[in-house]
Amino acid sequence: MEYEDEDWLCVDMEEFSLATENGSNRRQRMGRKRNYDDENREYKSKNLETERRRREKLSSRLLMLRSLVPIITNMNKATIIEDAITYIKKLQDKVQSLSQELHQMEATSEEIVETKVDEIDAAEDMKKWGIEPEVKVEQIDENKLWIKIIIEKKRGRFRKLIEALNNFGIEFIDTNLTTTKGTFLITSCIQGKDGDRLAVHQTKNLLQDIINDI
Amino acid sequence: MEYEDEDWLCVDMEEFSLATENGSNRRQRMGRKRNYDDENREYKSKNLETERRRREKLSSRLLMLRSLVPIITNMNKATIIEDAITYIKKLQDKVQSLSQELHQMEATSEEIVETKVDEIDAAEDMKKWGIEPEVKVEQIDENKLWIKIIIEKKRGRFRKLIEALNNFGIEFIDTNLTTTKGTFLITSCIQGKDGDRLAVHQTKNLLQDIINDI
DNA sequence: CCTCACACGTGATGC
DNA sequence: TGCATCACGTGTGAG
Repeated sequence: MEYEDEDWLCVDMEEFSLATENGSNRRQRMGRKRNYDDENREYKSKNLETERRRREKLSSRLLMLRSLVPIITNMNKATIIEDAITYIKKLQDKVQSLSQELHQMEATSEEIVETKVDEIDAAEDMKKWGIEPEVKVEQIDENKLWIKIIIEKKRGRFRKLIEALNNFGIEFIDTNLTTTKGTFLITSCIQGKDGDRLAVHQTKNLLQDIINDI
Repeated sequence: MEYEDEDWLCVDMEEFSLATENGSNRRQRMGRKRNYDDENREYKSKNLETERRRREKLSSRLLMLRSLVPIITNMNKATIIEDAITYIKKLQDKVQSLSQELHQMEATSEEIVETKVDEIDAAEDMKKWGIEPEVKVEQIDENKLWIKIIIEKKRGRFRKLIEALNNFGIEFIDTNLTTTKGTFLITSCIQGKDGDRLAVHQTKNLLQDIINDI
């Protein structure tokens, strides 16, 4: 493409020098050189319409482009593209920073419940300390249950537990989470979101199912 | 604008018929018609250079635009802009979905530490139960400190605390978080990420500064 | 009056 | 060969 341009420029220069040498009759020269017959007195130029469409198309694209770019410094064809360029750069930056922020957020979100403990060590730690997984559910009053969960520490496991119970319409109250020795120790009150009563053994089964899944 | 086009066409046709009448010397005619002096046999057109720059500028902008767009279907001027348009749309979509995802993430992330407690009640709860804010820091060994923090429960406050300390190169170990009676009770060990030693009173000041900010 | 930006028609060129 | 694209020079209107 570039060399094509170069060729173009060269051709042009050549033509230009020719023109300057030949003075005012260069056009005739060019015209006579080929293309249309000398005797034809009607108008010529075969690709007039085609070229017109091309220009029209290009202009419309340019307008579409302009309509997409929020900040516009000028109506110039060149500045339209320029603004588009800066806008694209801005968008790219934004995408990058956003995704970065999101990853960072994911990381910290998981750090909260894990505090950066290597999860490979977790199982070993549990063994070493002789800690067994445990799920306990007791009734507090007619609406609330008290639960105690000891599980192996895994990435995001606490968050997943909360989310899963949320999906079953159960919310946590006065939650206590301790992370130590490769485990999560969770104690909390829970209750149904809409005041639903929670059955003890059903809740326990639900908890165990969830824990097995996460 | 359109009528300008029309005018152009008219003028052009007029010129054209003239040209056809005069045959090969139409260009001279046009030249003579006005604009540049009749006797000047050198080339005319004052804004030739200017126009050339304009074109050059536009082309360069177009190339710059093209270099920014990753997917290119064609080298065409029109398709360059077209690709840029689709790319911009794609970027905009991506930004939107990303920010949306991020907000959603923030929401769930805050649910974790809050378990959906209304924060307006938090301050009242603290008062009612006579609980005072507290920050305590003690040395465990040469690398680790033990901290205890009691603060009013606020949306995302625990996450912000973790993040802030992370920024100061401090990480949490064996963290315990209890949410009850409108407060967060946080107890945890902390240590410097690179094995840096942490001074007790400096850490305490840092903690208090952070808590005041969040 | 002059500068700037534009649309136009046109020859040349690649496929 | 025709078809599509291009750069070019130019006239013209707006500021």
